[in-house]
Amino acid sequence: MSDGCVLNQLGGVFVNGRPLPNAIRLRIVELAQLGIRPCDISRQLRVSHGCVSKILARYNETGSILPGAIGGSKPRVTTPTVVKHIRTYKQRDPGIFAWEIRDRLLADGVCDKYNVPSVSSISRILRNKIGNLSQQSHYESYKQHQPPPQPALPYNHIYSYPSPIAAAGAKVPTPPGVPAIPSTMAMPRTWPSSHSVTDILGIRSITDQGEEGGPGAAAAARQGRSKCFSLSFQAPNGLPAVSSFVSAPAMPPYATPAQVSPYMTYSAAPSSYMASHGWQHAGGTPLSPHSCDIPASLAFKGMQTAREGSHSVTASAL
DNA sequence: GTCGTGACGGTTGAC
DNA sequence: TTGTCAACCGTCACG
Repeated sequence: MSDGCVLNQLGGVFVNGRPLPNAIRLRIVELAQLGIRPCDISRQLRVSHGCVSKILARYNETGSILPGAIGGSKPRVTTPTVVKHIRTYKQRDPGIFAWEIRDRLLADGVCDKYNVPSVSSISRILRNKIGNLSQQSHYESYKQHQPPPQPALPYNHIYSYPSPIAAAGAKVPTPPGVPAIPSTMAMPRTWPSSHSVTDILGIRSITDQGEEGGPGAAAAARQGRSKCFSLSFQAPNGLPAVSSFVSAPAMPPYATPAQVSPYMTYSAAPSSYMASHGWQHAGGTPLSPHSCDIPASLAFKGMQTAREGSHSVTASAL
């Protein structure tokens, strides 16, 4: 298939390198919650058991059915603020070692353990940017013509996992009876995902524009990605019934012909969940692919899983 | 038969 | 504008 669609051994259609549609991911979790074994889910949805395993494991671990952020780069840890602090330390104590600077950056709260520059990075900064302290006056002069420096926020403040939930949690009004979701608890990732901006913008667009959809929604749809599923909330008492859905009708995840994504081809998948007239819920409730219905409990179950977003989590993020 | 896991080839997006 | 890099993806095969 020229669009990257491939058949797996079970006859299911997938797009290599791209996440399964959220509808399938959701279905996997739903079936699992109904007590269906992963191997049966795998066969039923024609998704590899490895994938089912991954999605369920991720759901159990993070409470989210959403795929991780694809692409992008690690954030630079040597922000101007960090460099400024390093410079300060070096000026105060020219004999200071890089590892001492590193410790001080941590101690002073300039960085945290996740974004503190490596000793070699600090050495490089010292060598390349601060090595010639005679340039200091020039630097200061230069700075005076620059916009005010960014506040010395911990990097995680900026780059805490930019989950749609996080963005939405801060933006979306909390439904009655549903506790607000602290954005810092949204996802186990300290990382700036490549989605960070688009996620947030997409969500803002969605939420700002109510149920009318909009550029953000369309953009998300064009990207064929899962940002539209950010409109989810944790129920007060753990997992609500599977059938409780939060509808985000503004999102046309596989929508307009002009925005056909490879996932459109999933309509041909044996599960037929994306059949043109909607995905038939196991209980007979049609889940329109155009409505992006998603159980609140499944879109994001366990805020209790908030954790120090370590890289190991990301690495195991399945 | 079931499940967890690593390798693999692919896509994506920041730099 | 293009290339690189490092994330992520799902599948497959193995134990």
